[in-house]
Amino acid sequence: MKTKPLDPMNNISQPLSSPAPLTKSSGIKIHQTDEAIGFIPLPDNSGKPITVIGNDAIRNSFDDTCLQQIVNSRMSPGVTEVILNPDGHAGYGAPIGCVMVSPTHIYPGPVGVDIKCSMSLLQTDIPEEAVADKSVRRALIDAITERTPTGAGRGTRSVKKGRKFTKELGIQVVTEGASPAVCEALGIPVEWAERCEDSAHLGHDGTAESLRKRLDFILETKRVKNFGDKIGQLGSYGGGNHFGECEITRILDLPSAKETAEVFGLKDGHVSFLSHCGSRGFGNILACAQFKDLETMFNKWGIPYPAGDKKLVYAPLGTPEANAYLDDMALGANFATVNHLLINALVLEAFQEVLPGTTGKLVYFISHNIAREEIVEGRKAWVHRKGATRAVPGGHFSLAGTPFAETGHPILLPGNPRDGSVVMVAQGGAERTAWSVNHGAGRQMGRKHAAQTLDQAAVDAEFDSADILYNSRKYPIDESPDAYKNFADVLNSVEAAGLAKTVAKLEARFVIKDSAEADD
DNA sequence: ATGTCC
Repeated sequence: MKTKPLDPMNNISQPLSSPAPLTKSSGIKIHQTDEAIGFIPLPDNSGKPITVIGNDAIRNSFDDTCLQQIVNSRMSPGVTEVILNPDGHAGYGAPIGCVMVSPTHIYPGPVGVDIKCSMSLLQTDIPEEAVADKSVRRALIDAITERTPTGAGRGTRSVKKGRKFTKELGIQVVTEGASPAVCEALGIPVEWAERCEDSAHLGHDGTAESLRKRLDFILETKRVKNFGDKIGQLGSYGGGNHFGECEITRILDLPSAKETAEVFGLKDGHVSFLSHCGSRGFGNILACAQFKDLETMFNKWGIPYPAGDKKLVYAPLGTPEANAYLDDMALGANFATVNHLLINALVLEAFQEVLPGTTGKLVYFISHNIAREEIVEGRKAWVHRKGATRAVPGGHFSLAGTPFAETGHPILLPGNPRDGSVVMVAQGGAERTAWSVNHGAGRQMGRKHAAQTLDQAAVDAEFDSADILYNSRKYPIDESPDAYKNFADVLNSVEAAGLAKTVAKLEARFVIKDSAEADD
């Protein structure tokens, strides 16, 4: 296996920054070129510098591990471009909050272990007054958690309204994604499929047949044990930072925002519901097995890991290993897609139980942990977004034929319940970031550190005074707003860099999130 | 993130 040298033609000239570059203790320097755009030159100046999005506060938020990881990612074989987003922080091999572009190689690490972890937004026709009462919101929390549970290992509970999670349906789900047949079987409105960044993923050769063959292998070799149990997790959130959140949509009072919001299907002053989750146990098993497979191959072939880090294993495109990874990623991605759409269908049912007559439409479903084949600077390449969101503006050829051809697609960015979340739309400046933005606020504290330093009573009191309810007895302390970066700094960076602009703000009214403490 | 493990 040959590795491709870094392409010197990608060495675009960057203006030298006038202020002294920010130098971290690792010796990695971030040169500032604009208010919110900077770059890290390669150690040997042999290729396109790393693009860093962030204002002063954000640039200071990147820890040394994160910066070393972005340099390692950039220097890895076949990589032509990487971007560090303002929500970037240390992850598994590559930072969470980065984009990695390669025309020749596929990397499992810069996709992540939660294949196609994504955001989705459901817009209802319920006016905000209807959920002003705490008891209504409590009833909604109960109705939703009854249908879409949280927690590791948890699957969809009792209320399935005639849905049958058979093995045959499971096979269809992971090989077809949100096909009309799958939507029909699971009670998902078929028209929601066109509100997906990708409603279905095909195999490495562009067919569903290769996925069926790969799935046969996966089931026969028991790579995924208890497939039925995994399929039973469809329609569930899982744990960690995954959540469901009831919001009030606030469209910005600007003519352009209002026009875009209309196309997106947002309703000002009405209840919406934001969800964050991925491919659950199914995707996790496939992703983890890929790391093992590739590690074995690297050892067998005697190839060094990029930067000595086995979490940066890769496969050159066209090899059986790359094909296997692409197929596994597609299978996991199809699971995540149907999982999100089913969650939205179940959430809508829950609303209809508590507030009869409620209608709701999917605004969008978009991933932040996936590799997609796109055109970057005129060249076909795999764009790995790890904790990063595609950001394509109106008029771009890739949106032709979608409802968002003229406006650009919705970008769903979770901030935190206290400071809100946003719906954005891409701007032309996103061409500088391989059509990408961040995926949220980004952690600034590790979970342990957050648990040790943050005050549980203060966190709960803050939610109480803001009248934001949650499903558990205590808000998970390691998920509290202060465990994350300042969302205003993150958004200011995105807007100042010209990547995207805000269309609407989402104000949290209640949160559904796994809590080991208060799980029932 | 996770058929969850510090």
